Amino acid sequence: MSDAAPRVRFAPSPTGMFHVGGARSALYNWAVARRSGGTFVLRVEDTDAARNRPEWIDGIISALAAIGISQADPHFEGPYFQSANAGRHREAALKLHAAGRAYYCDCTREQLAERTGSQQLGYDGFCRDRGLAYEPGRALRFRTPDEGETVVVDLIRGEPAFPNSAIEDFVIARGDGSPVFLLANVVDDLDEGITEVIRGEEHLSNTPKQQLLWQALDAVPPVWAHLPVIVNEKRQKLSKRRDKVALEDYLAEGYLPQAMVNYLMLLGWGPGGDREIMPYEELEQLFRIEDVNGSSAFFDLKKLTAFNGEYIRALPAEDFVAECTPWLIAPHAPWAPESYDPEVFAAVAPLAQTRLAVLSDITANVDFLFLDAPVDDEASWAKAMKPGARELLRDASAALDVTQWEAEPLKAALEAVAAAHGLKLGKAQAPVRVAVTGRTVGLPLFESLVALGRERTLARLAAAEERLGREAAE
RNA sequence: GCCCCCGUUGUGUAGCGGCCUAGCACGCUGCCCUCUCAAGGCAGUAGCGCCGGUUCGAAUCCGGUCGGGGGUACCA
Repeated sequence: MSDAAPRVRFAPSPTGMFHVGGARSALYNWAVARRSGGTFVLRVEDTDAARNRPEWIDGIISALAAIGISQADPHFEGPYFQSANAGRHREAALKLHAAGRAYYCDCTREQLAERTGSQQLGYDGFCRDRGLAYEPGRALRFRTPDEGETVVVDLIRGEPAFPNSAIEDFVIARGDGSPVFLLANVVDDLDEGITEVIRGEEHLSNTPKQQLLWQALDAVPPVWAHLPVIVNEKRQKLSKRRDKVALEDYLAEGYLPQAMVNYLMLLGWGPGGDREIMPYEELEQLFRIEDVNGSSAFFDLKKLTAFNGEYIRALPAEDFVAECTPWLIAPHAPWAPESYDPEVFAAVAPLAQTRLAVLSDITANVDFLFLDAPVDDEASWAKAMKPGARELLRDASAALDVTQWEAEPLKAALEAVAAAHGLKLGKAQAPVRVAVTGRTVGLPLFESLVALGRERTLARLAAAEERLGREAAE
């Protein structure tokens, strides 16, 4: 198995978004392939032609590339398309029929329910020995053994044994002759020489059926590894409907791919050694599929975000600027394109770097520099503009106006004003901050003023003072 | 209903019969630093689901129990 170079595969079905669970699964497959000099094959299960769109394929490939799984890597093979292998699927179905391992069935759901008196029970084998020939509308069912059990070798779950009596004669080809997932998946794995199937736990109960198919097709089944499901706070499998699961959404919000990869690798597995933050290359070396946990893992956004903060802070200054740039220009930026000044941003970027959890937060930190007027946030205004603020602003304008326009002198000047008002700098800076930036929290104030410039600073101070005067008059 | 999987602090994990008075990380709380907020430093918080075995010794092995989850389609 894993001693000879393994061939693993990642087989998503195109849906228009890339599920984070799929991302983790791809990552684990990738790590197994690369660590042991094996091959990662990408197969797109595009059988459901009705709801397929070509651009979704590109979505899968670029999402994979984003998390470091690149087509250019020698360990990468594919993509293969399930739809292109339809002939082989059909061939396998016919072969199984010819060998007596499968039979046609014309039972309807209603007839079945009537016979078994239940909707719950599986197929009762009614058509097993009727020797029906194919006719449109007749499904092909696989004849499962009545006795014994099917044991599956699973790298992370041991050897679960499934009683054959509990495995119904399942459908392998529909009434129109088209093969069903269970069969197509097996035939593709077989044709692609897959030796290890690493996939989500939701497939565990399909496994005995698929293994039976491998054997019926005279092939030796792969080794399996069923990963724990990723769950939400209610401990249910992450679902597209309820939860935020699209990798693209996280990336678009400013989660760094490296942080995402690091976090995802840790969902169900730990490298030991009391460290968690480390580059993918190291994780890959430490990773062993056998060490993955069997229990479901909660997708903890807080921890992901903490990791992201770590990665942001670890960025070299110029990379940080580059990573932020998309949020500072159209279409994300809330200001006019001509208002943005990369040099001004570069000057304050280091101050912002320790303050971001996600890249998209950058806009709120620097918008005061590029907007014509500071954002108008009522809560901030109310909080900072307490009685006395107007006088303080007036004195601050005067004091600041005559000082040298650098952080230290500005600070000293405001400190003096604060003292005159019987306030500590911490209190006195609040109205100034809100007057100038619109917010109660933000980058260090005096460096912000320097970046904004004397003229605009004084104008905003005056504007705030005036507004206070107006409000007092009402 | 039936089949299968899982069970270490709130969360993710380390642990593979003694090194465990259970480690790390996130979270949370407090303190320090401090022009706000972060970052950083320090301290604290809380756990082996339960019951029985096996053993000189169990978080680690076995059985049971309870709890959680997944599957049970002519979907993938």
